[in-house]
Amino acid sequence: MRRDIFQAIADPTRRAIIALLALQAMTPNAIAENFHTTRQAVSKHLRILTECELVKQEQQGREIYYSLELQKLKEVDNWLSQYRKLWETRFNQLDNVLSTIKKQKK
Amino acid sequence: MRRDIFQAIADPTRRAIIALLALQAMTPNAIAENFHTTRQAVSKHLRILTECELVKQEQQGREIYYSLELQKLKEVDNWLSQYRKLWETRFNQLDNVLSTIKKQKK
DNA sequence: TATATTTGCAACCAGTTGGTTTCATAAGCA
DNA sequence: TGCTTATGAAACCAACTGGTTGCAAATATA
Repeated sequence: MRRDIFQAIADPTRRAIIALLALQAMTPNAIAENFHTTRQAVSKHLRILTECELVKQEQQGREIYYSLELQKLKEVDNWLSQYRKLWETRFNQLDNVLSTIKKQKK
Repeated sequence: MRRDIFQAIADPTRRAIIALLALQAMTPNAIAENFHTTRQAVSKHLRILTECELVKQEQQGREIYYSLELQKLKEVDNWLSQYRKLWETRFNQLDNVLSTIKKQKK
């Protein structure tokens, strides 16, 4: 099963869960109260987030507190960083690249 | 049809296409040569990338050059930035948050 | 003009996704 | 010891995804 962080953050509900957990650790029930879906659906999202290690569990009696593994988000940041350099320097130079190709063809 | 940038970058093939286009503008045929899929499959990916404005087309005769809209990647960067602050400062303080909750329950 | 090339689009298909309902398990509580 | 609560897992389902093949349109080339 393909389970990487990019797929995990692709879903808007999961991004919302991430936003909630960034504030504080929460139980599945507490999280579900913030959405218009069933608790079970949230549970499935939490499973996906856990599988790619974006979230970790901490059992406490019969409750399970989920918290965000912020470090994991760095993976996205690392991927982005290769392009960040480009958009900081190149910005509108892509048109130049295209022009160059056009000239080469002539 | 849901078509946002997070969904666009979720697919590994599309991320690879993005990486290629970051180097230079390319035609669908040229892009497809780098993958083990048909040109049509690449064409569908390009359609998705175009729809969420991560990529732009430039017709040139019967060829179409696709190039990367780097600025669009900033949207991911913006989303990340709210968490970047946290992982820079909080790092391992999530355990503290959890401890606090535990104490409150007692 | 006839032919080849480049491309997008439609139709189809198997696998995945996100949701639901139902159920089992384990922990707290009367 | 029952009853309630919190949770995960399984079965099912409609919609979406990523892939394919086949085709039509437009441009280049002989």
